Amino acid sequence: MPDDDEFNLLDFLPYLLNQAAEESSTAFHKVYKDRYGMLRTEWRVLFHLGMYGDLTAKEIALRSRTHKTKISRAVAALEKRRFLTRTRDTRDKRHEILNLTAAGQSAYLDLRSVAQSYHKDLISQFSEQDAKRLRDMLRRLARTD
Amino acid sequence: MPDDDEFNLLDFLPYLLNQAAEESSTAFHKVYKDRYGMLRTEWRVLFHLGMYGDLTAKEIALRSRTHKTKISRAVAALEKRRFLTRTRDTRDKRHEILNLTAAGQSAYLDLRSVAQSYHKDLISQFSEQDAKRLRDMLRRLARTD
DNA sequence: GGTTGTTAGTTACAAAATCAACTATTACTC
DNA sequence: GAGTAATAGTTGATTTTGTAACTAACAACC
Repeated sequence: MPDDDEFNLLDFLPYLLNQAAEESSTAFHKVYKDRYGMLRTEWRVLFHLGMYGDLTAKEIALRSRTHKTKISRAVAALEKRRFLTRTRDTRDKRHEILNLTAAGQSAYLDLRSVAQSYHKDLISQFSEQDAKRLRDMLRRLARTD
Repeated sequence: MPDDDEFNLLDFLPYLLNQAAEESSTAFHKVYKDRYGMLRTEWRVLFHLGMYGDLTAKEIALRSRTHKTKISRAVAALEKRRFLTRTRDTRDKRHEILNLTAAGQSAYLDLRSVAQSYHKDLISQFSEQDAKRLRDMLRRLARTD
């Protein structure tokens, strides 16, 4: 937005980010929905467990900046599909440690490779340097550093 | 994602974009919700009308890449709050031309200035050149060129 | 050791988004 | 000009999300 008076919606960063996010997510969304009947929070939980190993719901909520009720429902759905199991922590019975089952692990690996190929497709339109710049700027905006 | 085997969720572009979008939208969301009781699609409709003048619902749906039912409900809500009026096109009675009322115009101007200031805050953490690069890359990803 | 506070997670109810079917109007085609 | 297709927009049923209140377990304090 170079000029004060000339506001352009298409330059407004939150709008632009939302449009880009939506556009870039659609294709992947279709895959995990069609292939595994998953919702957005469900694949996120799956990926967090697949990437970082066994975690509690709380830890996933923190890492993904997602509200605990969303996580709670996603965990219930994944459990129902036998993609994960819960184990109560004997030391502190409030905590449930979540583990991917073999089926969950295999869904994760499958979707991870899909994600990787979508990512490559998206990023290939930029130079390596620009891709790095983009990633760094988005991380700052997402405050996930 | 430099290495094939080392997938990192925090580098996955659609995820990163979603996180950045959510993070950067929260504060503005609160403003239009608290001040005018608007939803996301409602401010988008308001902004499209404010920026581009009188449009039909269809045109807004196209420009904002939003489903027509969402637009339909947003228009109904804005009409109820007397932020816009509809005029049936006499040439083609299927079209309704939407116009902001004075109240709608004033809400638009108010929110626009809020948006501008949020935008400036967000963008100020980057150099002018990086900001331009970011905008251009996001536009390409959003395919809004 | 009982009261108070905090934390992990769930549930219930209301609000919102999605999807498909619908009406009304115009365009196309024979 | 009758029949079919296409377009603008709405509505209703279902799913998903958001908000707040809830249970259960633990911690801290006196």
